[in-house]
Amino acid sequence: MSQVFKALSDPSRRRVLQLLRERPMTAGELADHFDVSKPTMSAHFAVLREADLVDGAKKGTTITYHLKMSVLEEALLDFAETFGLQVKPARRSATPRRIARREV
Amino acid sequence: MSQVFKALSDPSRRRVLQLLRERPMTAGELADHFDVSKPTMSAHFAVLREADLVDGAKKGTTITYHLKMSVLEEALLDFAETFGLQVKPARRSATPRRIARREV
DNA sequence: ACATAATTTAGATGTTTAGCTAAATTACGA
DNA sequence: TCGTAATTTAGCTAAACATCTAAATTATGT
Repeated sequence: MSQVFKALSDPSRRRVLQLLRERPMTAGELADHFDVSKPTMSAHFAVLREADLVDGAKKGTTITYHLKMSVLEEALLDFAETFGLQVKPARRSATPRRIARREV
Repeated sequence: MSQVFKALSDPSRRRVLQLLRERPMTAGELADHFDVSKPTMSAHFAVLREADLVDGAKKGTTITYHLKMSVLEEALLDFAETFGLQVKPARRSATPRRIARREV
């Protein structure tokens, strides 16, 4: 849990998670959204991986990261619970553009 | 928001918040729950103060800290919102002394 | 005014972090 | 096999962090 919060304590890393919310993206695609060097982004990815908030699928020369939403939810939930707060899925409006054609 | 998550990334600090959930406590009382030195705890309090998660009322020679629950809630809420999650007050089971009167 | 209690500040040390550039790794395609 | 692309590892620096002991601060009670 500490690692999740540590991961979330950096704005770039929160933004990465945000971006991954829309769709999985490669390390390079993600890095393009930021002003820092790729090695720096790579380190951020490592922190997110250690917190188990993302996982990366290597395919050829690229690595596609995807958000482990359930892990994020669970961490928030576990923490919030100890404060008498409830966390749960809410409105669906944050991925509205296209109907997801998900793999079956 | 980064400061809130940073504050939450340390187990001792989370525990402090937890303790303050039950009732306000003085720095000394809080420190007695931990194995580290008082100056160390004082530094933890400072981090929590900077995140605006607690505030300390000086009375005579003691400082009584209390949890700013609404700030914690708000931070969690703002963050969760960007992930399509909802945070809200839940069951009252952690402060069970009185029966909750659920407002409609 | 003094001793005591509660807390923080100062100053030191070792560890972690975020950032950089340069180099290594790995896979692909010609 | 060679060159290129994508990503990470290595090695560095500077700043931040967690921790300690010792000292300073502030208020209280006698």
